[in-house]
Amino acid sequence: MDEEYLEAVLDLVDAIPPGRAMTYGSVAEVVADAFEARGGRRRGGPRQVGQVLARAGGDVPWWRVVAADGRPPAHHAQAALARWRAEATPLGRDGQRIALRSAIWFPDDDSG
DNA sequence: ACATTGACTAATT
DNA sequence: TAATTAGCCAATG
Repeated sequence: MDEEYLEAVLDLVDAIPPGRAMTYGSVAEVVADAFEARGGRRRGGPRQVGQVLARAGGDVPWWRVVAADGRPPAHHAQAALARWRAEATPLGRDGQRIALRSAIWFPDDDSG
């Protein structure tokens, strides 16, 4: 993984507003799309996004990136829950996963 | 080149 | 909602 890719992912994750979230797949798609638009080949995928966040440590709001079903990474479920509660992120009925219907965010989404 | 693994996703049952 | 299956991209040995 090049630094270009790392930076692209981290920049995007950094741009997610508090109380909102993106899925791994969405992040991967936006980043890959950007690389393609720049004339390069599409790079990365959902798992690569996970790898990047894992390496990034606490330097990014990783709790705003969740799986497609709204669950946090299993290893940091408790920490993620705490963050969500602190940011008033809309949660599902069981309070264990994000309510993507209302919390999902995309670049240029100014609603919020 | 092949197999394994990983903070994944979509379709099927 | 949960379990299975197949697909995906990149790193590692």
